[in-house]
Amino acid sequence: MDGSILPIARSTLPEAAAERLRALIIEGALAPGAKLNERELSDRLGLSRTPLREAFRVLAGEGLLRQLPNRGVQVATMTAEEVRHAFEVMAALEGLAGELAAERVTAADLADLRVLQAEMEAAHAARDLPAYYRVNRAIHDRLGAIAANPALIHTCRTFNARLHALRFRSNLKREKWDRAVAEHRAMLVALAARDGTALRDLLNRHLRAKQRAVLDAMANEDIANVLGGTPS
Amino acid sequence: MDGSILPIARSTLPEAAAERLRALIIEGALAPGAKLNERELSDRLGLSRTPLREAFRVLAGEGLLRQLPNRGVQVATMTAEEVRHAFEVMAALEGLAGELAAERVTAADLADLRVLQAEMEAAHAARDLPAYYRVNRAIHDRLGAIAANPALIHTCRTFNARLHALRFRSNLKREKWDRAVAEHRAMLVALAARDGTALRDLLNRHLRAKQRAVLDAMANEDIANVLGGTPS
DNA sequence: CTCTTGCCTTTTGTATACAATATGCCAGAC
DNA sequence: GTCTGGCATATTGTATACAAAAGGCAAGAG
Repeated sequence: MDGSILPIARSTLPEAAAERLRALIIEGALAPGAKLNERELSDRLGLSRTPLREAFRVLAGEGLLRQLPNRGVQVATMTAEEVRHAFEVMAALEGLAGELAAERVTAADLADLRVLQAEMEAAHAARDLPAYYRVNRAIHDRLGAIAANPALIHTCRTFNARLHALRFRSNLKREKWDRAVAEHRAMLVALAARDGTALRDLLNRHLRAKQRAVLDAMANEDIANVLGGTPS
Repeated sequence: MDGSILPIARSTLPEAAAERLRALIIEGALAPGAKLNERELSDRLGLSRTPLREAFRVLAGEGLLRQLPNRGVQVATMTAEEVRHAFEVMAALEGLAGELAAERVTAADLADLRVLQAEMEAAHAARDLPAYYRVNRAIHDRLGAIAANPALIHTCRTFNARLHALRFRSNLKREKWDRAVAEHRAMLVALAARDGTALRDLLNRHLRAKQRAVLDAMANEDIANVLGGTPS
């Protein structure tokens, strides 16, 4: 038998629909607060309402949609309070990821992370924000992979999706950006030293800083439009 | 207007079915690994397959069911590894709960917790394990309530449900029980002192101890039957 | 006797039809 | 002019019907 033979990826319509809608929500094509019409959406996706409704349940479970009985579903909105709460949890989870990663990290992992760190510094120097966010995400993903805890990774991913759906990444103050890059540098040092506690604390503070940045942005109404704020 | 007027709880069949099945799984009436027949279950629950399938999606999202394309759903099983991972996350989350609770705890909260602690000591002294677990859960729930972070509470609850579905609570070694009660006592002291860091560390260690107890029980095959182990 | 292969049954996946609820509009009363 | 009530429409909730896939069994080949 050939070991390379693995089960072909069979996907059902609800899964495919959920994946598609998830992407649309995260990238902002479906804005927070938007109401989704079952019939219209099922027509556009080329499936019937039944599998679409199952996809709705999946995404509601992930916090990306909100289902109102007899009144349909809408893309979830988050208040500043909810964002604060989500970041508190994310900080604890990423802290745990750092702790676990410090126990398991290999020389190869460190080498890879140093490459990513260099890319981050380059993106920072070039003031290339999209590249920075891409590398930043790659680094955090890699840390999760090193931590090797699927439950942790899944939970992190879910919270991240909800936050990314807010699209708050539009702007980043120079000073905060500098600090974030410096924090990443310190994290790499702690990881190389296998100092789990230090890494956890660094990640905690790193996420709390991101939390403050996002909340400030929200307070400045840079993204007030996505908060589902219905002016009274 | 009367401030006490709040929207009446209207529940749809998928929600009701999910709630019912969740309870059945957690209390063990539906054993891990059990295959659920849609037609039979929908008949027994008195609804059609459509809302039942939506309930399945909800519970699969919570990790209580596993859906196999074209092969139906089964009550989720957890390997020892998965249990270990779940407890690692729970430890971080409960640690966060402690940290947040220390910032917000009031004198009234402390008084209530001291009552619960006394009940716990009584259950411990009487060797009343069910009562102990009940009070233990009440204390942790109360801590979550004080922490006042719905996202945290929800995530904790979901992980707890998955773990409780394993029904590993059957036995508890005397020594570990004694230690757990002592840990709770220490936690109350840290909380009264508003020492968030100490409380976080205590909860972390408390959960890690529970993790070891459960993993030991699993290794001793006390609950091997629920692990979905199909003897080869 | 064992393994394969094809058919039949069962079960799941999807679409559609029907029921119930909500939404919007218009007429009428005050 | 504003508010209320009721009807028409649109949309969601549920059940059922149909399609497709999986599982089991028996017949036949080796």
